[in-house]
Amino acid sequence: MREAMQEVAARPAGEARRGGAAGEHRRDAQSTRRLLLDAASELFAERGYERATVRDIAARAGVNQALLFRYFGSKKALFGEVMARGGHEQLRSTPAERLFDVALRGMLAEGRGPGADRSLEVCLRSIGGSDEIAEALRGLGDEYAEVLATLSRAEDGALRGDLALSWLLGIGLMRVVVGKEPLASADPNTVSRLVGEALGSLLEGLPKTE
Amino acid sequence: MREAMQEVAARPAGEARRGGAAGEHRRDAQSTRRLLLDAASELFAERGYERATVRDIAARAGVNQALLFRYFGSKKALFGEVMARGGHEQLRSTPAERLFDVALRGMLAEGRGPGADRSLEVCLRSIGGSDEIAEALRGLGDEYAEVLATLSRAEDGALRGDLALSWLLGIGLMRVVVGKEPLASADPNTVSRLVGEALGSLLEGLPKTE
DNA sequence: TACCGTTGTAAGCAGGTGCTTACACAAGGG
DNA sequence: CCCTTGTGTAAGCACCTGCTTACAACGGTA
Repeated sequence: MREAMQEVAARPAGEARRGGAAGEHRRDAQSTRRLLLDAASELFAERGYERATVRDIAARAGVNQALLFRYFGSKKALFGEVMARGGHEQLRSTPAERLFDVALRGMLAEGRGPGADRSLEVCLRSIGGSDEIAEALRGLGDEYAEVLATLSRAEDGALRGDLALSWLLGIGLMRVVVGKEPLASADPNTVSRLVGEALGSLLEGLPKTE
Repeated sequence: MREAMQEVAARPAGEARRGGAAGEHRRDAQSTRRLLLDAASELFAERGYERATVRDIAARAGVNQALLFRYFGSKKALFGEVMARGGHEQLRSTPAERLFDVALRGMLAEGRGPGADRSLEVCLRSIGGSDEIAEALRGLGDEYAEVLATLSRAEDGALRGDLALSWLLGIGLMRVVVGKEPLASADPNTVSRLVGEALGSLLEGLPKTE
């Protein structure tokens, strides 16, 4: 009763794995590793950690699921690599005072390219999972909050950073995961403006009018 | 490898189900129903919908798990009854302009009695679950957001209400579920004050200094 | 006492999960 | 050629899940 169970099952030999354009290799560990990593990244973002099964990940990669365990050892380790891979570029390449708006708009945009950073989305959809997952997610949260904390000169800057991050994730939660209207269909510019104005009193380091 | 698997298994006959003080009944459908409802309420709040198994719920109630299905039909129906039971009193008994602060403090308080309203916590921990669950949770969210929307006279009041609710849930997410520091240990009064000040520009109907 | 509906129990079913194992190819070197 | 090594595959294992079923024990009634 799942949406796409096994449609890749009966295939003669590795002839067309995914897209089929540039790849077309037949026995290449590096490439299959990346295929698995990409598929896992997508599925974790779409369904969260628990609901993305290793069978689905392997099927989307067009690869036997046993290879997933050969190359990554366990589902948790694969999750770790996914989170470590694309997670932190946005964090490093964005100046602190723009981070909130960039992250917010990243979550508000729907049609995103295959390389987009969906780490926050993965976090939101995986919250209910095991405690180890929650711990892994706390790591990413710490990095974001640390940067946001620098935007306040108050002595409780860290707490203010946490609160800003909480809002960011809460908005993503309601919009992307829950699909609450009218937030889910709201214009990103409007949301960004409303939130930015309200956050002004919390983080005085934010730009005035975004 | 779970925390408490079966410790109630080998018991002669229903002699001491839970607490043992007032109950002490032996064959009472109404009472076992409530035992199951209470246990489910606790476990859903602690672990979310998916991770709270019917076996664990029945074990905590000190009841055979088959009775769960006799009295409720399915796990989802039990979840529905739990959400419907204690969910909306807070919503109805609290004036709109105080709702945000009351709900926020309810989530910030840790030592809460057995009758406390943990509906929002249940929501947060169950987000990753099936789509039906997400839909059920959207219902509760709608009710909260609807009330919060009345606090703004702007034409996009509904969106502002959604944003306020998003912050509320985001804070609960980071504090209760993720355990992000320093937010997790922060003084509720401090949190309430910071958030209240920032929200002033979003919902002008909020009390000035809380 | 004999009966019978209600309540409680143990065992099991079908299906899904992460993960493992035994084996079929391909390619390269001796 | 055979043998080894790396890659891909199918089948299965052990366990957990929600849920069902066949049966035992209780308690009131006739």
